[in-house]
Amino acid sequence: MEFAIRIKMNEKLYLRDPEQSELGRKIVKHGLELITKLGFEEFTFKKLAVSINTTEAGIYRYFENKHKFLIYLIAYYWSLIEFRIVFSLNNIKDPERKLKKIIELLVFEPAEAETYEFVNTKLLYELVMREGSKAYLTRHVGTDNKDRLFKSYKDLCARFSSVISEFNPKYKFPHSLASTIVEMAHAQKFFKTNLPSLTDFPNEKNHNKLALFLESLLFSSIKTTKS
Amino acid sequence: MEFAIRIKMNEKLYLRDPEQSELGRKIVKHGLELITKLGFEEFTFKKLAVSINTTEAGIYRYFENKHKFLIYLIAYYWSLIEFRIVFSLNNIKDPERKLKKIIELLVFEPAEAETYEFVNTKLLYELVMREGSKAYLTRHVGTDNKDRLFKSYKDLCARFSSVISEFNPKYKFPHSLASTIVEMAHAQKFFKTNLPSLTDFPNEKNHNKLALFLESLLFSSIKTTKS
DNA sequence: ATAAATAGATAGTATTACTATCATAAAAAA
DNA sequence: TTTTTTATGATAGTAATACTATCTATTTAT
Repeated sequence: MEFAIRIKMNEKLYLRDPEQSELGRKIVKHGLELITKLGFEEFTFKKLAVSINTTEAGIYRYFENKHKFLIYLIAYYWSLIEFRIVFSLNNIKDPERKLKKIIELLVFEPAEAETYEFVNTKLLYELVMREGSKAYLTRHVGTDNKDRLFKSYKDLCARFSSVISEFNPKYKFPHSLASTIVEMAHAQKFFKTNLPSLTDFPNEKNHNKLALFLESLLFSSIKTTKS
Repeated sequence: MEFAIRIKMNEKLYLRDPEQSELGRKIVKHGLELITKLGFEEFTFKKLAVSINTTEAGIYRYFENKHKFLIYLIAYYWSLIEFRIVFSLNNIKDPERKLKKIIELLVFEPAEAETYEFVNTKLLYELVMREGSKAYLTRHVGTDNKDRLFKSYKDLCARFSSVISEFNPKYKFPHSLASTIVEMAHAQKFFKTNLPSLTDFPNEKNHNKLALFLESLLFSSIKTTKS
């Protein structure tokens, strides 16, 4: 059996749907590669155009500017993660197991080769870790938010939050706790490699310790207020 | 009695010490105002130069580029907060009270008029909330970190972390917990105004709820593992 | 076969992120 | 006091960025 889910992106994220054409898919695929290679600040549409043998104007037909392009990629990532969560939680009844599964999926770093549709999920993960918060840390968060550009991120947090409330309906801060865990899944990973003194994770390859930390953060919060 | 503490900044943060001259202080004061007004991306040295009637070249004599300038301002903020923490904890013995005090100081938003030396602390707070993580989310974190540009931030987290360990020596993740709380003090505040569905704080003026959330996060973690 | 949509090629512009040079004024050293 | 240093101002220049516009060739749908 083989199947592919298609992630439906908000139309305000692009000018022309990049999934519908060869050029569009090339822009997304190589754009992701180039951003993760250069970093968002150094990334330009010109450099991307050169790397895929098209013109700057060609890319501008798909994306308004590089910031929208970043939001597009990040929204794609969160949709993917949310889908995985929905899929994985499907047969689980116990909210505790659900929550552990969510953390596992958040912390899980895809293998090198893993490619979903036309994007490399490992690179997407890197991107979200290094550039994720730049999507909303702008002066135009308000309008971007009205345009529902952050919907996939907010949906994910809402879903997480509802499982928290399922576990413990009395807990007062399910949304903040969810967004805290989601943010920290990436921030602590970034710290681990770049500012290690901010973490307690010695330089090991896997993320077991990070997952343990997030679990302890989550469960001690929602268990203490339970009774 | 009147006194002023002087925050000693890392020399790699600037080319010429801005505190030592009228122009330097003007750059810092008005630069802070302009960044918070325009946002970091829209802020340029040219615009700052015009606003204080000097030239671009004049500003480049003090700061290598606008990113270093951002780091300078943010480092200044964290030093200030650390100083306040040291000062406030001075006579407190009980680690629980110490930790509550730290959270209070992290969450506390300065009043409009409050100005420390030549910088407006309210604007600094805004800056750290909106642009804080851009200081380290770059390709050159590594070298910047080697140059000790993030020392004040790391010192603050280390101090926080040591109080956590004082409260509960058995707790496994004091550093990660400290950096989580510090990050979230600002991120949740940002979410509250800009992406409110990610939080549980209805639009009220003060930050009591945020402080409560952070306290619950902190204490439930370190109390559950205590015995 | 014709019309419409897509992509390529080229050009142009205001702004950004700098670097360099020279003159002058003020402060510090001789 | 004179000299020297240092800080600032004024001006110029450059490569790159972030776009917009236009025109042509090529596919694709009708």
